Amino acid sequence: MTTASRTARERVRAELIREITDIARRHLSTDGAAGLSLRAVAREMGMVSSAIYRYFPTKDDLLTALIIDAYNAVGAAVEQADAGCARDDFLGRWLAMCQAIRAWALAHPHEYALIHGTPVPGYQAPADTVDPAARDGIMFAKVLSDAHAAGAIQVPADTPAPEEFAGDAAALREAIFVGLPDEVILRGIHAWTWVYGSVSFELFGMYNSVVTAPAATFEHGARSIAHYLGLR
Amino acid sequence: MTTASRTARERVRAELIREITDIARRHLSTDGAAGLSLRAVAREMGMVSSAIYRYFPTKDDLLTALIIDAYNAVGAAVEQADAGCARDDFLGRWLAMCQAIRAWALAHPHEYALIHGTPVPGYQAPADTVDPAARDGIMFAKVLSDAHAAGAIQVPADTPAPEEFAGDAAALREAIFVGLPDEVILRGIHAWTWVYGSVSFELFGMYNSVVTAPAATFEHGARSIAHYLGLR
DNA sequence: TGTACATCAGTGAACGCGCGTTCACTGATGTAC
DNA sequence: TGTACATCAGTGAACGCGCGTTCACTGATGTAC
Repeated sequence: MTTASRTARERVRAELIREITDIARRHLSTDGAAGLSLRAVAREMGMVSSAIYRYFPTKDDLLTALIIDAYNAVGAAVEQADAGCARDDFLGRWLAMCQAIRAWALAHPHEYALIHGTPVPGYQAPADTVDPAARDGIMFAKVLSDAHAAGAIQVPADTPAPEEFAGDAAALREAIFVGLPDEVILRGIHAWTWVYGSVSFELFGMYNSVVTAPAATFEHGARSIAHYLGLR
Repeated sequence: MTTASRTARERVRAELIREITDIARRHLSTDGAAGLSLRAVAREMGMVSSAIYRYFPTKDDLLTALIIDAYNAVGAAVEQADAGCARDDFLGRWLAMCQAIRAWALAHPHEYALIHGTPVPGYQAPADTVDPAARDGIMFAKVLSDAHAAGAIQVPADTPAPEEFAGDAAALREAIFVGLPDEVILRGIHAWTWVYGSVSFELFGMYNSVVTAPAATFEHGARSIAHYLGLR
């Protein structure tokens, strides 16, 4: 009984938290992160503004919740895309991940902006955003590691990795880019950078009156960058 | 006399406009674009808030002025970097342009965010931002065109350009990517995307606790991407 | 060179708005014996 | 099973703040004859 009733209350509470973040997410899309307002969210909840403070002690905490959700959503999308491919189809896994990121971003442009756009001035991301933020990258590194272990990466030799990168490379090899040579780790970072750069260009309007076929352009990029990575 | 006195007044006016935009630019760096406030600028000018309206009829007009200035600053930096290289050193010109963009962005992070970060919600860029926004890209396309004309580009054949891109390619070839095959134009766009993606990653904190040697990483990227472009 | 007039820059008060956050409070819901 | 108490959710008023923009105005600066 004790446990049951406590969970009853907590269930309502969790439901309300979900409702608040959902509304906040919607507001994000019309007013951007800087225009997110606790009062506006409360109004839409049919609550008085001070009631929100039962659930989020401060505006930044609500923002943090949205950020974590967004990171987890991309992370989950990437993991799911990867899981849908044959384990030894490394190119396929890479392409699927790229498409998943772009698709998620197009479907949730303002959440995407929240995590890949201009940082909100004055906002300091707390420690619990770190793990969710790393999910997609970890998955990507795994594909490269798997491919290399299977001998499916032909390490490019045209541009040697600089010495200054050796420390970062060692740390990354320890953590996620298991067994990969510096040169591939570096290219992995550049490839990763390209993916998000490309999605940001498309979403933030840099393609306007330049690229009218963004899907085909993106896919060509993902394929040619796979080649750049040495993925065969 | 008529002309002289008119220019005297206009000179003061131009000076004040410059002062206002300078202050606004500084405020940008502490509060971001969304936090830019006409009243705060006026306060720092030692003016009453309504006086600003003599110079900028609306807040968005001030924002537009800042955006145009920022585009022109990157454009000028890129042009200057290019001009400092031997005409037939195509790789050198490409690298110099990349470095110029990164250097400018690091020196002016908030102006960079203004033109390459999340679009300000509700702000519609007017027509006179278009030309300044294109300056850097035009210069980049020129390097590729020059290189191709000189036979210094070995067109990569591993990833054929998709049919859907043919229209965009034709328009771009007409305008700025003179004489280049579809495949090189596409790669040009991807390379360009990588440059800004990389700078944004570094500036917006994506490299935190991943890359500690951003300069070397960036240069390696620029070099290896030049190879990806077929630039020799 | 001097005077009448027009233009422009800047003032000060006001309108109407929304914001984050605090605080003392009322009821309802759960807990312990 | 019933009662006294503690916890929690939500209220309503308030504090103190800043914002963009308008408007009637005062002086100063330029213009035309």
